[in-house]
Amino acid sequence: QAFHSERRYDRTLSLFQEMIDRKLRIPPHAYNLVICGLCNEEKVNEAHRLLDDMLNKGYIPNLAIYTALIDAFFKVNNKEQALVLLKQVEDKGYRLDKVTCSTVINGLCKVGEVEKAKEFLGQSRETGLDVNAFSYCSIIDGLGKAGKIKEAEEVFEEMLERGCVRNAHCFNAFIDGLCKAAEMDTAMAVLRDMEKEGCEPTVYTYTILIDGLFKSHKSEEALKLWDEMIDRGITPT
RNA sequence: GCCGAACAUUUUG
Repeated sequence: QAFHSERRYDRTLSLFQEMIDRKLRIPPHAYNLVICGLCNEEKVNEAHRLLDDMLNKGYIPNLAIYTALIDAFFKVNNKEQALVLLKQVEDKGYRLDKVTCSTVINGLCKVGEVEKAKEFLGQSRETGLDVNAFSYCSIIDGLGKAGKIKEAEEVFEEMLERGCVRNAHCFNAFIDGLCKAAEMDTAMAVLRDMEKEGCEPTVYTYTILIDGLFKSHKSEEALKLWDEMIDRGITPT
């Protein structure tokens, strides 16, 4: 547990191996920790095998484990397996929660299936699931990276209509889309909206904008923003 | 309640 909390997954794993070697009985929670560790190291297939082990022993994996695996499959670009697991989870009668929902949405966006992600968001909302800022943020980010600024803006506005508070992640994702589309004036305007809405810009916000300004050959403005950032006590990473 | 999810710069040297 301690190794896991410190993200020392290699140590978690070797202890786990030791338990197996000594033929100790492995409690479900040990599986949870090791599966998460393997997922974080992109050893998805090993993680998936351990999930099967659990099932064979009659243990019931919780939703968090399935979510970690779905996320990991998306991160190694294996959309098919991710969706197979999602279907299994649904078939087993688990009630999806907001974390699983946003994991699926983020995964779909990252593999370039933003439209499917939007569909999933719509379905989730209809089934009464909380769709939170995480989910919207992934979609805004995905649309922005695909150059679909207009659509990104629509989703960004939709958040307000649906009463979902827009945090810095959402603003940053939207501003990033604008910068990548070289719409620097709008991007700067959104920065000011952000402040008006009471949302504090972060290092990410400034990095995104400064990078965009330089790439649009607006060095003076970029340097001005840099100073503004420093004045606010925000340190570049 | 806990565990599981989102944004930038760089990324073989």
